[in-house]
Amino acid sequence: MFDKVRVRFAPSPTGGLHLGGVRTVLFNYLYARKHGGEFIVRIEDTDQARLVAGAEKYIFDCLDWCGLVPDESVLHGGPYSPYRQSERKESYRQYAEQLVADGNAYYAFDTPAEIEKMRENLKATGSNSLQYDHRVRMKMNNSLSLSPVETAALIASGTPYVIRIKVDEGETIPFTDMIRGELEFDTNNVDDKVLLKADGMPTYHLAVVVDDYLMKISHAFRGEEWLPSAPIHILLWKYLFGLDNMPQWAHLPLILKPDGNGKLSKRDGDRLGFPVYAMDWIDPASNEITKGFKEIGFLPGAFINLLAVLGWNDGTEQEIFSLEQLVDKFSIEKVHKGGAKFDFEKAKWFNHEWIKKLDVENYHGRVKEIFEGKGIKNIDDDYLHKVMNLVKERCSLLPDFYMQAGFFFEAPVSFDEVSVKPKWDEGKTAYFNLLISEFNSLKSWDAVAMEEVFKATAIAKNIKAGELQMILRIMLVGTKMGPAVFVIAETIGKEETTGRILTALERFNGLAATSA
RNA sequence: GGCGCGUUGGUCAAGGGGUUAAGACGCCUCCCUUUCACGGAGGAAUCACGGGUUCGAAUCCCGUACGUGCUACCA
Repeated sequence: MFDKVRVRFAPSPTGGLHLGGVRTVLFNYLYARKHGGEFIVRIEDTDQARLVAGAEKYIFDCLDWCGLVPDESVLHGGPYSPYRQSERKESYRQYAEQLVADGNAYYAFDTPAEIEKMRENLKATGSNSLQYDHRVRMKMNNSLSLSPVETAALIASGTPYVIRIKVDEGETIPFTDMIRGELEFDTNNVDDKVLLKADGMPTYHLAVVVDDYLMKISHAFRGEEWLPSAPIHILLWKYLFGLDNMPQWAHLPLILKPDGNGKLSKRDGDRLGFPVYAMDWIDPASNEITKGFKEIGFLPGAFINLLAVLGWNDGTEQEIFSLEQLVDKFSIEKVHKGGAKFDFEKAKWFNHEWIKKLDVENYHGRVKEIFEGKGIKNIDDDYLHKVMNLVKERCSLLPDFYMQAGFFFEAPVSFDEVSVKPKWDEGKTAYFNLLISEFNSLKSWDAVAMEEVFKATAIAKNIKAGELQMILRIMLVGTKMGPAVFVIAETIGKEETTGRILTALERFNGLAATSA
């Protein structure tokens, strides 16, 4: 009944795009690509009160960064425009009215206060259900309890009303979820949800069904939090367009807080010290920044990768997947049913693997920006490139490059004197002075030649080479870290090397005096 | 409270009647390196509980517990 696979992601631009959201897009995208179908992004902006300026653009920026480019959207165009629900407002009313005409929905005039009162009454009777449903609807103010004349008069007088779906009692609604299998719901527990709000906007329930139908969506993937309202959607499909035209459903598991207690939320990021949004989100009202994976130093491939395997795996031991591989291997049936706690340590491991795996060319620019941000100017691209290759295997996050390679650009300002002190004496001073002159007379400035001279000089002075190597490292780097010492020396050059040794020598000579 | 969904090491997970119950992250030990990392070799740690069904249950069934979601004119 569907000529092709068409899936949609339908974000609400209320600010930020969290991990769960990105994973939903990802799975939508993967399914579409895998089956040669289309990926549509439609904006759900029917809740005017919660819309935030800039949030829509932000969502597309995130998708762009992740490489999940839609085939159709507000930005990319397409045959089913508009892709913004607020701009489709009028078409929803027509379907709502049709539902009323067919006896599957009704006008309801109850004020919020009246509904509140109904709930109070229900509570007083000890009822388990506080819902507006078949149990109470005949006692309320609606076109079912009122006569047609009264109803018409109310509408004519401009009384605000909503349209509610009429859910019959005692029915069982079965449906198949691609992840969970056969499910059924009892309509006795389903309430008469509002379909069209008093302001004429549809609620999500009406809007998804209508839009999915109009946009010929074949597969609908969304978070598990929507499972309880699935019966409403199925009823709507049955009443409006026929179950044969209904897309196949898949309800994705939730991403949970690492320490238990619920869905991962925006606030958990600050609390636990890691981002929960794809990219930095700046609230336009408060200017408050919520950190993003991009800005904290993640590579998009790693970000997508870690999200994909949170709740899904292909049954093999493979953990590192490129987007292309994911498209190839993804299968919705292998998605887990249970929610997964997010583990930031593992997330960093993925990024680490991606940094190692990718050629530095892929993130050279971002690292350069980080160095510039630290005040290092006039960076030579080839030099940075070389240095990045030297240290990439020890970086998990992009800013780690500064910590791991800053000394290639700036001489150390402090030295690990605690490590040097026990080893320091007059003999060392003599050795390093000799070493400088040996280095100066070196014909070729390369690591191998340097190491030879270094060792020969050590033998000449009768000092253990290993001990000296550690000291030389601290002289050049400041601490006990980094790649092979002679490679560092070769990279920073002869002038810089001898200069740093000289500087350190002055410092360490004082060390010997105080220790004596 | 009602209803839904779920539950394999601390975390992500494979496994769907017979397995020594994979693998990864993290943690620990050792090797490599007189640095940090990478890499390599090991280690500790798991089928929520109780009943069934069965020769045999992590796997199937029931119950309980726990977790989680929904219960708005929010999505």
